[in-house]
Amino acid sequence: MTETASRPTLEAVAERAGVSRATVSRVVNGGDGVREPLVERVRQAVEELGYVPNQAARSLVTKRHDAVAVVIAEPETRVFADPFFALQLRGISKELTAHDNQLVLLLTEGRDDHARVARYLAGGHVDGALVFSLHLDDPLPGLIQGAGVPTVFGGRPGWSDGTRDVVYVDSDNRGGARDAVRLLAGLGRTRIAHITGPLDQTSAADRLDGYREVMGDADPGLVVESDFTPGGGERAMRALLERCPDVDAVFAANDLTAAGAVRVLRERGRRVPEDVAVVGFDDMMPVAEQTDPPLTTVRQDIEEMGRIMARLLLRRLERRTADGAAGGADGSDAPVVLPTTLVRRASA
Amino acid sequence: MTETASRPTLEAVAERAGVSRATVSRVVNGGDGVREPLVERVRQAVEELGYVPNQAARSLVTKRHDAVAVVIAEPETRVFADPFFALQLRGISKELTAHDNQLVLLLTEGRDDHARVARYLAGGHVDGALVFSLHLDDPLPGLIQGAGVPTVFGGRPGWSDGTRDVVYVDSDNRGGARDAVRLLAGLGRTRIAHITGPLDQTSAADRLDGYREVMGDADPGLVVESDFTPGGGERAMRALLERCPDVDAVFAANDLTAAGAVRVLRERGRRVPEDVAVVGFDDMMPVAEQTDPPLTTVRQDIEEMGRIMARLLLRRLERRTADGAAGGADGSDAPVVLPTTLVRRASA
DNA sequence: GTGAAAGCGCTAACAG
DNA sequence: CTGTTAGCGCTTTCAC
Repeated sequence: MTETASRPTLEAVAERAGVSRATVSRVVNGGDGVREPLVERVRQAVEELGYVPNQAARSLVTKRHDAVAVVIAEPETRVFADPFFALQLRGISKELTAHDNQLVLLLTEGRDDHARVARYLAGGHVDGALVFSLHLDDPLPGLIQGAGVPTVFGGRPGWSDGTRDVVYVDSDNRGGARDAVRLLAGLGRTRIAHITGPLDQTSAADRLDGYREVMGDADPGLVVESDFTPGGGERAMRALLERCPDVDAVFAANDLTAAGAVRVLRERGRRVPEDVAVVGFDDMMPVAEQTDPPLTTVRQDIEEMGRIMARLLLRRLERRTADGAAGGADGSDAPVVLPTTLVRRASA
Repeated sequence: MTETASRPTLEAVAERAGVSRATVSRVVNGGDGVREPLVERVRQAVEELGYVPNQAARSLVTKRHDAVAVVIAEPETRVFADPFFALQLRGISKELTAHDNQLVLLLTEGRDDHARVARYLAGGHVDGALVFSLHLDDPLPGLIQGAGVPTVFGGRPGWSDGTRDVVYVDSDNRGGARDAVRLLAGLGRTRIAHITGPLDQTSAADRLDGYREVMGDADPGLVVESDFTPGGGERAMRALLERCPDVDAVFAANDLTAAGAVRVLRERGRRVPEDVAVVGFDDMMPVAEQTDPPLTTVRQDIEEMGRIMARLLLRRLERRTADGAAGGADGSDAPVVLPTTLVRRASA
């Protein structure tokens, strides 16, 4: 049973429908300018033969792929431990498939992979790229920009030189942090500490900036650097308690960290929020609601971020096609910063 | 600045190297049967021009894509909340890129997407598929098998009819469960409860089976159905405590659930493991080590599962290519069940 | 060993 | 409106 019977081609459909290849092509691609009866005949032939266009052949002539790469750099994969990227991927996937684009996932593990990714992107396999790389020293973004592929970044890239006009989508980390700290201050707290994330990531750095904006020249001992993990949150909280036993509020850089901090606080007999109020960041569903007490936190809509990233890229690609391949980052491309919202629960 | 300067083609390289397109092609594809000096000349030209082969053109003739789809069905995406898929994806990605294959991620959100995915797979965009669908009633696997694309499943598919010869990679859920329960029994526990996962997933069902194998005709009241979440674990534990206050051990279907159970236990003043011993499943790093006390659990190597899935598929594709497109699931394709290992920590 | 030539399946002018 | 005609960039016989 040599069932391989290679897929039917345009030619086959044309023959069966008694028309030319060109007509079939037109129908398959929307059917504009083809008279109804013919359209119908072709549709039927397509149906009967189970015709599916060969993407490779199509790409070869159109130079489009209807595919977008999502690049997640190694240091981030770790972060898979929280649902952050999964949610973002979902948002991206939804938007992409809504526009008939495929998602090609590129995970990198260190330097060697950088070259591979750059080559792949430069190789014109995909129409554009969505890149997550939020570390100050990451060479990947540079390589990718070099590859000349339209790109949108997830999160503000951490380049020292702010001159390049990159398009990115980010949450208003700074503003969210300000809101959190202001809430705490408004509650009458005066010794407000901050447990940061890894400061080589812009999100963490921006949250720290927000904290500082509100706190002014407060005791620097109130700031402890941590790493976005629950374990890190615990360690940081212990250090904090040691250093500033009079701390009466904590703004943690994310919910995971906040959860760790709360655990230590209760272990040490401090009541939350009576003795120490705690605010987190993210509003990750399983975490923020599961802690005891449930976390007051700064919500960012991760899935929406993903969706917007995809939308931005797709729009750019569209424009590029229309413009006759000019389409660099013209005026209408600008970073998008999504607002955050404070979600009040029981911890502050 | 019309910087578009379309990528250099084989032709361009050939001209620059002073050879024919065919020769360049040979060199680019391994360079067998081309004399050293020429190889060198071509390599140089490639380098200078920054030539990267056009995959679409290549696929058009070879009918290979060096791309594999990973399909994750809706009900699973939820599970993104634990790092399970992320790890699996990593394993897959590593293996795939090691063999120069791309990973095309297909996330589905309900029925409509099924058709889309089936069409995509049938459309011959990828050489094979890796599919995660572990629910009893999921129609997707059937559709995919219908599409005629070589496929390897992640986890034992939950079909009632076991007749189809599917290839899948799974952990030894049943064996792991047996080990867990035997450990508990060996500790002298007699009232060993089981908090299950969602029983429409084969992993959960298999773990329950393992539990029952060891427990024989124990009190059925000791089994509580749950959902793999911490919150579910808490609810289940409360119900259990109500129903069987004399429970002295719990085997939870995963670590998240175990963590929830432990929390409730301590809340109710039962010491772990003295009063109630607890064993989890998965050995998810952030969870199992963070709980207090750290969880004794059944480890499965998720990343390795992913890697093996990819390896299996790749091997099959290779064989298929060699065989001249025959390569159905011949004898050498069989499900792979990976062993689990008991990790002893403090909770039992 | 190396080159010439034929196409893979499709789209995009261009005629008619 | 519809058909005809060129290729897109690459691999692959088949001669040389």
